[in-house]
Amino acid sequence: MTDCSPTPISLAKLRLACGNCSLHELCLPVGIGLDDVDRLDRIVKRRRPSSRGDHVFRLGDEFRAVYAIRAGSVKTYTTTEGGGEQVTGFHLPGELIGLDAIHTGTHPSSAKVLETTSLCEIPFDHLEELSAVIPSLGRQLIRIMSREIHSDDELLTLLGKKSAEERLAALLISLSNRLQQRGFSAREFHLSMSRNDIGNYLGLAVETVSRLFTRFQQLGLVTANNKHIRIERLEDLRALATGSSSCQPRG
Amino acid sequence: MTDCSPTPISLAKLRLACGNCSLHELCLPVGIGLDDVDRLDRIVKRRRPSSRGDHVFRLGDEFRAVYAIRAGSVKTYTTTEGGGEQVTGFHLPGELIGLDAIHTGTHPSSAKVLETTSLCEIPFDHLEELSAVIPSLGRQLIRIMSREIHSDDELLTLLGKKSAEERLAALLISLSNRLQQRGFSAREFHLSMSRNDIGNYLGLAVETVSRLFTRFQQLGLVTANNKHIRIERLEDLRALATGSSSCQPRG
DNA sequence: CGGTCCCTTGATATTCATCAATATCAGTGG
DNA sequence: CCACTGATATTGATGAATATCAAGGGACCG
Repeated sequence: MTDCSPTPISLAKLRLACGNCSLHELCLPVGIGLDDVDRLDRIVKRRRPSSRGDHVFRLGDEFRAVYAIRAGSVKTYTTTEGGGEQVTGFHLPGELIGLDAIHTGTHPSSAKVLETTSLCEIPFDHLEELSAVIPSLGRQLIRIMSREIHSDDELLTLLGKKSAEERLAALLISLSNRLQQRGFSAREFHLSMSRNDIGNYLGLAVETVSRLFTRFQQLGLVTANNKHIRIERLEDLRALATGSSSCQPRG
Repeated sequence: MTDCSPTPISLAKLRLACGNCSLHELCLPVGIGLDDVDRLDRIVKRRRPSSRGDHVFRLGDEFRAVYAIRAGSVKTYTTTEGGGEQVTGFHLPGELIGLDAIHTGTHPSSAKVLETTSLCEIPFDHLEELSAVIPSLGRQLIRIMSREIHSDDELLTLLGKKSAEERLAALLISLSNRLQQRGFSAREFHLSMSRNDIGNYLGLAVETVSRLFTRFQQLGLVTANNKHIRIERLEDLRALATGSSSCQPRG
């Protein structure tokens, strides 16, 4: 019941897992044929849920597979010379992690599970073979990587140009958007990462993050109960995130 | 002589351009066959040199091609709501730009030439077709994009965690490494970008960049004559860049 | 040679990090 | 169920790093 091999469950059921997966359109090419879905299905290993603190992979690990998140959340981070950590991303269902390892064959970052999380493991050699046979699969992979590059560039702007307030607002808006896109509430959600992780990711001290949450509450922008977040004034928060607001306590 | 169409020159000569290009191993899969090089050659459009200030593409432009830099340098940047600019990268010969546009079909950033620069234009639809026929080409593209994602993540660490000194040192070291890899001097080179661009890229004010150059000179780390840079103590600069030094004026 | 842009330098202001103390939370075992 | 423990969060006081403001000096271009 609790062994570590890919959960076998019912083969017939699994066989259609990708086709039925709610993340379907997030990770599959739009026009992919049914038998192609089946072929993809066969190379994907569904792993039993990981729990908070587990590593999906670690810096230095040999690159064998990319991972799709089915449920839960993951943080990726690198370790700097001094032993310091830099969080490079928070990843939600439907997202692919491990893409940065392709070019060297070794993971240049680590991935840690933030809450109970289900992952699909996609062995990369199989994915490459399959991409050669199903061109739209390769194209989709390239598209996903392109999006990744673009969103990293946006993050650069965030860290390079924005104030602490704008950064936190931007993170909350990003999470809100991504959750909504996946069918969750845009206004109310659970922050699976610690304040420390948030600060690290945004390039801020923990204390600053904490003060910001307090200030946002005073301004009536959000209600934050520990990890539970409720966005009260979504548009104002969005305005703050894009820098087009001066953050007044309601005009 | 100075029309805008792809320079025709000698067809026979061009036909082998990719094979002879000094950037060969940077943009071609290692094990690619001769006739495959030929096929790639045929889809690549060599454009006549662009001059400083020219745009390769602009934010909002329809995505048609990616561009390889043969000689010269390019900066990429996005424009924020407030009209502000965020420089997202400086690109040297052998690098590919425009990859962030693939997933939407519209360029989310602009690319501006920093000095007289030769570009190869690679129409993306042709590249996709060719990748379906030459699997190693598609794989190489994916590898290049993977590297891009990884280097963006490193930049995130730079902006999130490092001091002003460390940032500038890291930029100089990065340029030095990349130039050396391309056969140029690692210790002496021309900064084609303005102080403004550097500050923008590093998330610093121009004045700070200027002061840093002064300080680096006082410390004997570099000699900077306007745009001409000479690295005097490469290892010390590298140590500073990785944060493993306290920047003493020579111990 | 004049104009404009870019760079440098100095003085001051601001933001955010750091230090320190307390408070809260999530487990753990009694 | 409660007390205990370590991790995590909040809050306040202080300081350092860097932005901003202001002015002068070069470099490049017509």
